[in-house]
Amino acid sequence: MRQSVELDPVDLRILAELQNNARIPNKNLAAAAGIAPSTCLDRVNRLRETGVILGSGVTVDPDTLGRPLQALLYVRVQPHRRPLVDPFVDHVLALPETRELYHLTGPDDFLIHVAAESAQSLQRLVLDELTARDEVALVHTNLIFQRWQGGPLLPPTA
Amino acid sequence: MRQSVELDPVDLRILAELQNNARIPNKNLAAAAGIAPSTCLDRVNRLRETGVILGSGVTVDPDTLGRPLQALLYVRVQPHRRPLVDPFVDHVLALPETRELYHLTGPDDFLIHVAAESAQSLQRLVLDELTARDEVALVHTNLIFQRWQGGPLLPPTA
DNA sequence: GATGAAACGATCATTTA
DNA sequence: TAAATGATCGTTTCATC
Repeated sequence: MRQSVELDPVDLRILAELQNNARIPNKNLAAAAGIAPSTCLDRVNRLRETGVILGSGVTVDPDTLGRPLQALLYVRVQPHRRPLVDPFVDHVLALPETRELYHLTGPDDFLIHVAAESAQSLQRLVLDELTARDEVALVHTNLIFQRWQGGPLLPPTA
Repeated sequence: MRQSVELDPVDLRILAELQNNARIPNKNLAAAAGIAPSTCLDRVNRLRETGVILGSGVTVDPDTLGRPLQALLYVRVQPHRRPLVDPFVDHVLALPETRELYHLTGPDDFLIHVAAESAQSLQRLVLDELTARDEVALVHTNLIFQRWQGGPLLPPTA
């Protein structure tokens, strides 16, 4: 894992802003951070190069895309060994419904956040893509009423 | 909930691209989608106005920000009534560690994805911010080994 | 939906603190 | 070493077809 990087208050303002709006013009971002545009550009490039900023993307609404049913699938993989785990991860990530995948502590636990078209397509996903696999010992399904995103991620105030 | 929106293959290519890279120049996006830049700009604006695109943001690395310990907290809130649930949600979303919050089916379940500085700060979070509250009946903690993001979200192929 | 021109922002060499 | 300036270059954007 990477070392912590030294970030001053200007970097933090840039990060806080960009986490909420990746498409803000550099000029406006500079104004928000209180520095000149050229300096701001340097800062953002440096944050990318040092790995603080991993990437960017837009968020799409699963409902408007015809995937109104979101769920968390709690999966037990057995035996919990790399030759079985790695292909399982690849398989899950290749599913179009998959939003996020977590590998958790505990002897054998994965959590999958999925966005499905309907209860029927969720059932198909569980039966045909998960429990049909030999290494999948158990799938527990929780539907999602609502999901919220946290605010911008900032370093702990030391 | 919002109706499904009609999206043609050009829209889908735009969405697939933007989900991986919100900062792509409109000119390049247009080339990737096979349309003129002005048309592409119209499309993207329409996707925003119709609510298909909810927002944008950069992803930051929790490790480099000094938050190397991620966990999922499974929380039972009792009694599970709005006068207690709404302030609980507000409280969780105001925590700097919170990345995501899910309200799930089941009588009383929330799941919180957090990024903490250390085991000690995670302990403090659980004890002081969660179990210290009257409505929090139970907190179960799972550490996260690894987390993956799914690919671009696209409509089910009808 | 494309074209082409005007306006604006991004970018970089240079200068300054 | 880090930031600002200012000119150039590119993209965005809009009227028009």
